[in-house]
Amino acid sequence: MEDRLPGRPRDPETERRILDVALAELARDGYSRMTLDSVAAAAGVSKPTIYRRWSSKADLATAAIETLRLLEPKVDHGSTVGDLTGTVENFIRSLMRPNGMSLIGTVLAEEGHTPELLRLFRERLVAPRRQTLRTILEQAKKRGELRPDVSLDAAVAMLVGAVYARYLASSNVPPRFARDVVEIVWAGIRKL
Amino acid sequence: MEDRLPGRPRDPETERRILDVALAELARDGYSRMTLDSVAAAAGVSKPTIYRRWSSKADLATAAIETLRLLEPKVDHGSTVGDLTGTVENFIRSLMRPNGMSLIGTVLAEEGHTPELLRLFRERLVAPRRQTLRTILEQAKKRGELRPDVSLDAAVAMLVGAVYARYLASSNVPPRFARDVVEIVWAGIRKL
DNA sequence: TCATAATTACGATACTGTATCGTATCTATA
DNA sequence: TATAGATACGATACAGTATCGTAATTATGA
Repeated sequence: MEDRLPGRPRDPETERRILDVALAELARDGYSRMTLDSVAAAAGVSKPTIYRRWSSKADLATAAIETLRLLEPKVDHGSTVGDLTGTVENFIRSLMRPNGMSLIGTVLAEEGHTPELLRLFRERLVAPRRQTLRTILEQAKKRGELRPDVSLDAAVAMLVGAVYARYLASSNVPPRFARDVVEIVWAGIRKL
Repeated sequence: MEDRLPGRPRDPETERRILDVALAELARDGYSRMTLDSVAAAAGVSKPTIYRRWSSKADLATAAIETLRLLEPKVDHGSTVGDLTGTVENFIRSLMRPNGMSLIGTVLAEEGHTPELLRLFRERLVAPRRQTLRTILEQAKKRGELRPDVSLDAAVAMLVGAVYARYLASSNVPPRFARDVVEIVWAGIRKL
């Protein structure tokens, strides 16, 4: 039952390599500086090899973003504060990886020209991270640890956003930052 | 005491127009998509007129960012919570202006190639806004309204950053968002 | 006083060199 | 023998410069 198509088959490794390189260059240089010549060279293929798989530069870039998954160690410290702190610390680590913030910058900058990038970035990275935090908070709420009227949406945005804002202020987020943030949020939402 | 140089003087309007157009295109298209041909056309000048004033595209872009000043209505509601809420609401309004977030994106995306953009952006926009919030909090602290051990740095980052994070999640920040955020922060930092 | 020279800004245009997207054409391989 | 892949190419866009004629202003000399 070999339903093998005629002709030379594609190397399945090639696709992965191209996508990996494309994502790295997208993060390092931004969308418009990323060139297909450079992606091809770094992946060890030629441009037509890329174009046979993706129809355009934008198509390749979105495919590269699509490969992103939030893949972080599961956090479970047994306490709400511990889980929140661990999650924010994971987040800080991922942002501090080389060009972690530049990738966010480029999808934001391209919102007007290639909105698909931002859409996929939200779907693959932003939403899962928010969900992680939200789940922690919802379970705490179920256990009656929280004031019933607080906005979990705002709390999640604060936990994540504080890191963005801190980076935008100086690119160097101090080690105790996660704890400081969670300390304030927790004091702000917990039942007295 | 006219130390006017001989020759035709530069039209002071021209410089303004070029910078205004450059800033708009920078926000709309990002740094690498912004072209001097297009800036020249939109400003009604020729390219040499631009190059007579700035030595390069990067020079023009940084000059355009340099013109940015945080120029927001002075907030004074007579209460710490009111002042914080008003400041965050101002911030939301300025981010929601067309391409407000794209400009942030482009300076972040260009950090690796044109770091001057991010440096100036921090100096002219980020730092003043943080200072506004910090001053509000420091005065509250002086009046004994705050717990003495809270990190004002974290509190400021949360107030500003929540808006970034919320935008990154959906581009639509709900109207009551500022109040929700301030409510949690305030409950988290105030003296009980 | 006033015509004119000197000087600088400016618009228009063309040009150079380079970068880059996407493709046409050829070769290698299953 | 159909398809993968590589080389080379066309087309285009853009940064930055050079040139030419003109406008605006100051300096100068009769």
